Amino acid sequence: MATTQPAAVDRPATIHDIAALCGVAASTVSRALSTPDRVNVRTRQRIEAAAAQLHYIPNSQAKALSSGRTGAVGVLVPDITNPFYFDLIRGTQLQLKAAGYTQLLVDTEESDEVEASTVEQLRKSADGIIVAASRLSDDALLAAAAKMPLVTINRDVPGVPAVLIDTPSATGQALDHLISLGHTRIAYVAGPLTSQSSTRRWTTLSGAAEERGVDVRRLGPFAPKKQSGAAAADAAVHSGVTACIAFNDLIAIGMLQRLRDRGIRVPEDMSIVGCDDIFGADFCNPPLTTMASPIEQAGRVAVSMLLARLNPLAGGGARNRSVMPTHLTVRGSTGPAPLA
Amino acid sequence: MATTQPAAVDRPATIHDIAALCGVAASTVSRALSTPDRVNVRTRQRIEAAAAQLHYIPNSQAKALSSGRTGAVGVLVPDITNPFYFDLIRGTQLQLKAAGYTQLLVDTEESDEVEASTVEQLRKSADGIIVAASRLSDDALLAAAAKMPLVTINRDVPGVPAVLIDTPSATGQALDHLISLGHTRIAYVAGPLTSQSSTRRWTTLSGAAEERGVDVRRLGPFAPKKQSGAAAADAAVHSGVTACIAFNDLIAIGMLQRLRDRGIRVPEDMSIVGCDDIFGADFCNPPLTTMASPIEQAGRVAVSMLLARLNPLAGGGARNRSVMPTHLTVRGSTGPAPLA
DNA sequence: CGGCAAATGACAACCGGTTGCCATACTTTG
DNA sequence: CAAAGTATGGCAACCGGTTGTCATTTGCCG
Repeated sequence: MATTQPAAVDRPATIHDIAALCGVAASTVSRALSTPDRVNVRTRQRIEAAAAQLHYIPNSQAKALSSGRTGAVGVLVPDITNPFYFDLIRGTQLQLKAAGYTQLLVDTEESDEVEASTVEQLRKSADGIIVAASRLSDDALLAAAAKMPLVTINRDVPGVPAVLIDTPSATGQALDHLISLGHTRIAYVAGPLTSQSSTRRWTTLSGAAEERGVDVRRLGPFAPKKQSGAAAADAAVHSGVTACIAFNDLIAIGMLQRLRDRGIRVPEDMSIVGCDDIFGADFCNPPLTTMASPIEQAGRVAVSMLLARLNPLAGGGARNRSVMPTHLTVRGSTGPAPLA
Repeated sequence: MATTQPAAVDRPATIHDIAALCGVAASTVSRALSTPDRVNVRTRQRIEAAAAQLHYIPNSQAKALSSGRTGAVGVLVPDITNPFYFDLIRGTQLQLKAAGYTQLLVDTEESDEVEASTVEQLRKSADGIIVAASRLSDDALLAAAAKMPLVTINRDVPGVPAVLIDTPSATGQALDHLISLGHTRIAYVAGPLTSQSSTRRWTTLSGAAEERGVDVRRLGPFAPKKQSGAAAADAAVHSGVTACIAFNDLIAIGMLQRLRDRGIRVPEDMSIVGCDDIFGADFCNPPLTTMASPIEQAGRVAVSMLLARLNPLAGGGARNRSVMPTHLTVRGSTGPAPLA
């Protein structure tokens, strides 16, 4: 067997192979490929030709090890199977790919511990992190942001760059919508206690309710999953309200199902407002009135902010806070309050 | 300024730091951590204590570079925003994490070129690849599988390990279901031409239709997206069939919406069967009759098959083909054929 | 107590690039 | 034409681990 065959094995080519082929040093190859100006045009062309001929693909591990930059960005979401994150993930993926970065997607399973250990892990294997709906404490997030570039989505901590989706203001729109339909007894179906979004929405809502003189009570907390909707629906019915504003569309859709099972008509007997306008909100039965926002774009903006931090080239005008607009999309799940 | 401060910087600890702290060589630290038997118990304990004290976290890049194993597995899906892949991704993610691997998720945008270049890219940065619904040619897949461990999902190429979802047999069940409801003019709403699943389903379906003496025609191809449903619905209505078996639930749901808009009742005027039982299939209007399968489990099985190949420890009983069962879930979108 | 094998740990090369520093060669200028 | 400056490419250290090789220590045996 030709054990000492000099070349031609199927092993991926390295810069050393190129260097040997061109009769130059490996460092020259490295420069030709990453700092073209640092090398004579003719030499560079020879090297580029050789690289193409050998199907050279740089080894990202080696690159990362020596340069310190990994070319990867971690994206942490609490629950991959929550449709809300689909569009977000797609937004980050598209924008990252466009910038030549790789996305490391991690499902933190709604757990602050998993999230914390993932952040620590990623410190070595990613250049930056995007954390959606973090379950970490403010302090932990601040500490993490001090160690490496980090952008949050839907989590406002002073000193940490963030993309915020302005659901509180949309919550106000939702309340006004319900009031204009004659509802006076309204419930807010809360999400996880550790969710800042949920807290902020409730604050806005209770304040606005007081101003407008309507009764808004809080139910929950409920896990942000469709199956939580059953308990939420029962609680809403029991509390005697005629309309609900749910933490998110998953819960809202779960409520629709439960209400239907119990023979309670939507919107005749009970109006439901969701949040996020996820996949499915437009074709459930009845279609869900919900607070919509450009989620994919939120992902893109988060990536832009992170990359601006990673490559602080031109003008230092890197924003560190971006608020995405939100609006109420009215569909069939809200209607006039029952006369009762 | 204490520029030459000997230690205590916030830089992550390396095995050299541990070695210095314990007064041993770096190689000993490496062995203590990865080959515990190779080192004296007492030495090992000292090293472990030091590692814990310094919060040592191994640098995965360096590890990958020197050992050749990256500890990562690439997962390629054609479209992240297709709910079908949510459960699949969750299955792979869970199983990979359990085995200590990292998941590199890539959206190949339904493009064979993106898919091919990603596979090439991943050759260096992942230990193996899982490709869902590949758009590559058989030859390309075979070549890729020869270069690195690879498992396909929903793509059957001889010589390439695969997890298959047995939708063809479910398609037969769907056909029988429709026949038993009195339908005799049925359409198959096809997916992309490059989708093997679609092709295989159509083959099964047309064969079964002939046996049973019913008329099944093929419509399409259609992109596997909800918005394709409109065109599909129009085509179905125009073709005069009374029932449709759609390539997937996205198209089916899109058809439901379009039919509703056009005032065509489901299932009174037209029955619709979907495929995959994705998120939303149970709460659309009407709820969709569809072919369901354990998708998350398919992801887990794919990971298991891949890992068995990566770590060929005990008995070489690594299967290279696994077929997931599928069954028809009947909901409200199918009903008796109209009398017409 | 000598001799031999097993256990242990140090040394150094290596994975595949990057980058600071230096020597050479070429160009420009006085 | 010499001095000075610039373009170019090589050398070697380094990133943080892994692993083969080998010297030394330890322990067991006769």
